[in-house]
Amino acid sequence: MPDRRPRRPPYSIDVVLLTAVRGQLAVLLSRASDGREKWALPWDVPRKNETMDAAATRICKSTIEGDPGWKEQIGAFGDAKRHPSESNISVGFAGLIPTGTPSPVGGEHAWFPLSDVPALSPRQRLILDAAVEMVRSRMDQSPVAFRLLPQMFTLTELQQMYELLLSKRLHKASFRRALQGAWLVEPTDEWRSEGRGRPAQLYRYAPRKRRPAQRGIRLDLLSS
Amino acid sequence: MPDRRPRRPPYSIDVVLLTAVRGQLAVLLSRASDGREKWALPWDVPRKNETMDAAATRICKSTIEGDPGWKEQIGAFGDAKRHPSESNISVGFAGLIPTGTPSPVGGEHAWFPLSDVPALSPRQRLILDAAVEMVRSRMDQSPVAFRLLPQMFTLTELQQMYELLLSKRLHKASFRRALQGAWLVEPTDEWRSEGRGRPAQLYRYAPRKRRPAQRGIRLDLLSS
DNA sequence: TGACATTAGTCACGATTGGCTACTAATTCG
DNA sequence: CGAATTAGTAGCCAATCGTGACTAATGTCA
Repeated sequence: MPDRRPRRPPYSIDVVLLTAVRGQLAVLLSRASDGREKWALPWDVPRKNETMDAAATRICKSTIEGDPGWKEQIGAFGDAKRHPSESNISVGFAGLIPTGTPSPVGGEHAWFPLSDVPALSPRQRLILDAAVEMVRSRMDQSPVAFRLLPQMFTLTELQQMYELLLSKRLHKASFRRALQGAWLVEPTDEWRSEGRGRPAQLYRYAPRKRRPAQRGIRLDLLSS
Repeated sequence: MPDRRPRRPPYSIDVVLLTAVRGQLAVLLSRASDGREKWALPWDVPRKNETMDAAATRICKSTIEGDPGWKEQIGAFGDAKRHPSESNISVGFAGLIPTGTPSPVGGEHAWFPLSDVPALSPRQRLILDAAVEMVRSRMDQSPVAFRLLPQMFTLTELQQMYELLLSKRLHKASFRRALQGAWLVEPTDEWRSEGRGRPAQLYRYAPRKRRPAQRGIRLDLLSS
């Protein structure tokens, strides 16, 4: 974790790493070395001449093996004052980690289901909420669900991921028909037998060119 | 415009105000007091204890009459180094100004159509592009089109605003049917006669409660 | 004053989409 | 072998959506 510099740093980079654990979204927290809170989002101050993206990547790497398959800036947060660093503002990043990625070793980092996150500093709490909100709302424009799955997955797993993100049950046949029409996945020649029942074919995310959807606008999903 | 402080400021707030002018999106630029570029996005350094939102609002007010009907943070930008301030990072905001709002007086501020924006500092150019991209991509989740129109508008004007944002022609009957189903507007008892042709009824944006769309997912608008 | 141009607004047909039930397929368990 | 279980598909029917053609109300101009 970062060394506390004598001068107040200009800003911090805070990273929200998300994955799916047992049918819930979970966030990676690091044990805080000091301060009232015992756990915190991984964060650091950018180094000299380091871009924000690079700093976010570095922070990811320090907590978990391998890069997140997807990473995006959430925004700058400065209105809730308290933060582990004493910086005025923090720039939040969200990253997605595929299920099945080896868990962080040692007790320094751990996954917490979103329903059971310990108290964070007010600003980090805002960042976490914004990250989850962003991931959920960007689902149909970014391949978010695919980035929460390993490279190969069954269609049932994919559907369950969508159901998790949407908090809504989907119908199997409809889901697969839509998937077919969208040319997003391609079958591999591998199958997985998961205990009882017929084995499932494994697919990989392989979006193909397609004519850019003719359909009109959906005016029905304006939130308020 | 901001006073140049002796110490390098921690960050700047840069505002992208957009409106529609003659069938094009246009951005408000301020004449730069110094530096190579002649025009720049309105920006300033936040004051002591001023939230980012408040600073953005203050900057808006300094350039144009009345608040933007909609304002949202775009993110933090720090990777393109050059910026009018010497700050490490800039936090971008996008705001929408209804058509028909009185133009800024004097030569200090002016609207530039997006197709004809003068050279900006690299970082401000990124902020502008991100703002436009954000407005265009958030259209179906935020009432963006309505915030670019005055409080009362005809359905043809609304459709043209959608066409402008989508860069795509829409069919009148389909558009109105979708609008009907979404319970987004309500008719007023005023009409407007625009030269020749039948007068059009004026509507106002008045979203109503509705059951949260049962439909499944659109897997067909993943961008790539 | 009446024909015409112009813009607003609606209707209804046909094609497509999407939800759903019911089916078949392939495996494990006993 | 048969029951249970999970994967995957077929096809019906209702809802949605693109579209062209229609009616309505105004201004223009001979």
